[in-house]
Amino acid sequence: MSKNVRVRFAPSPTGPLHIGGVRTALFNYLYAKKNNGTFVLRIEDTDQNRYVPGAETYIKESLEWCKIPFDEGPGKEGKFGPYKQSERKHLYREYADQLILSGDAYYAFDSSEKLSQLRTEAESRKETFIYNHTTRMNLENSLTLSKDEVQKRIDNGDAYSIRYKMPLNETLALQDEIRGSMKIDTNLLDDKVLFKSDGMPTYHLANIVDDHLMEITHVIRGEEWLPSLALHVLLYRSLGWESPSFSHLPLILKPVGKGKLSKRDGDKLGFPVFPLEWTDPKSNDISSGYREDGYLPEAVINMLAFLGWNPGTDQEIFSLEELIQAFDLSRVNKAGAKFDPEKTKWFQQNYLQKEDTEKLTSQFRSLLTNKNIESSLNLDTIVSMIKERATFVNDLWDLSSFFFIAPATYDAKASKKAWKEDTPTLMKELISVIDGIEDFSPEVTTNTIKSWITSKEIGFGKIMMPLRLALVGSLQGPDVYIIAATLGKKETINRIEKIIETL
RNA sequence: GGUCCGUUCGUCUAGGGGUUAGGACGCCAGGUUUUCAUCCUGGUAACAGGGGUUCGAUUCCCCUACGGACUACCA
Repeated sequence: MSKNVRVRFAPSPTGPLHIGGVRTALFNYLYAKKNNGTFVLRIEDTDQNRYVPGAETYIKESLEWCKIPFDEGPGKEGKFGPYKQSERKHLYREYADQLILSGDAYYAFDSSEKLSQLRTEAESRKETFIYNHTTRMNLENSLTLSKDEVQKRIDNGDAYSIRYKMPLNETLALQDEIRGSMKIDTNLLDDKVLFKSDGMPTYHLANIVDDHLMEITHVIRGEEWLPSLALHVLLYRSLGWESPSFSHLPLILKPVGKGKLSKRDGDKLGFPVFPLEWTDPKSNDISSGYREDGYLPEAVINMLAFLGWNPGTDQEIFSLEELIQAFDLSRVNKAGAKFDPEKTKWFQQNYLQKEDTEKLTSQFRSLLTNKNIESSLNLDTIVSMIKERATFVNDLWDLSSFFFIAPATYDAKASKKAWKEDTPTLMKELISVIDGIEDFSPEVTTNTIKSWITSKEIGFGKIMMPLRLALVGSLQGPDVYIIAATLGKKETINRIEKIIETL
């Protein structure tokens, strides 16, 4: 019987979830949904020193905003809970003990100070200190100390950690769904700490124990974990458990320069690296987020999906449902991907264009309220007029502010181009033409002005450009007749009179 | 330094022993819009280098270079 697919996203609550983390969560989600599986969120908070208040809530809110909800996790308890490692603390010790009993692990009494001193010394000799078969017999641990001495120290309350005893002379053939197989020589690996002297397990132990207990079938995580794969596989073997399948996702790199995308890059280069805005509880520094910058979650998800994965077709715009259908681990790339803020905007623009005009209008309405703008103008008309020019909801204001606030100044370059010596005379004539229009609808207004210009036998530009300048303040924006009709006869005339006065 | 992973247009990528090496973003040009943006059409631009294997290599193998990750009682 084939097991149900169960995957997990296991972030550490040490700060805001970075966009690379969101992508890892997304790929886990897509894989789970594609295979009718379960997507688990597990909070890996075994390091009390690095715990940041608010980070866990941030993680959950981020997944929610992205519309990739977890099926089981903190607050959504299933039969494998609890889902926070700090609440599972009592579970880990017995497995560490089991490994000691089987000889796969040992007690180590060396202090952190002693070890860091050994490291510094080795470094000064241009060597690297490794706690493994080359050094362990010279250190203070249950391999070198007598049984009685070990027991005495433990009873005495001496601080100790538990280390994995890396086997000797083995070449491990490791399997990765994305990268294929690789060979690792165990002699080069170190005796990693499994259980810390503070009574908490390290990531390595807790991760393996929880993945096993939670019946995780597929581990999909970032490439930074690849070097730990050998240890993890060995741990499954030593504990007598079946190991899940592993997939290591390529890293997300900086858009310019070298290295992986970091928290700082966002502020430096002017784009968010976080899904939601984050205020650092200690420094109060604010990091921008995609949500607050006006991005739609669908756009962010679509963009993220294409960082390291592609469907093998020319289609680039994918709904979440389409992503689920198309997703396949075998089409995930091996090489790291540079993050491209421009392409992200392109996705955003695509998704904004798909939004209902109605929905945008209501968002636009609250945007106006925030700006204390009251208007009797038809907002539906305005939004449908400017929608196609917008990338963000906030653009709607920049694209339409002239409807609500008459231009106070006129763009210098545009004025030079549009405003000539005979323009004031023509504009005065235009006022009387406009004043004579009974039905100030877009159609009638357009036709009346057009035929007037034709009858005068002058270029359209001589009228249209100054008129646009009068109404908008620059040579931009939608159809000038429709702008005039939307503003109404009175306001249109007012604005023409004003520009004659000003220029 | 050591270990591991990687390398196709500027960027994301498709492809894969014989292709005019395809698409998208960006950029440039033209068209539409009597403005601007959108939109449409076109253009620019890539197999890191060197050795093999082969009739033939960008594709397979090796080396080099470059990039990255890891190298904590952090995850």
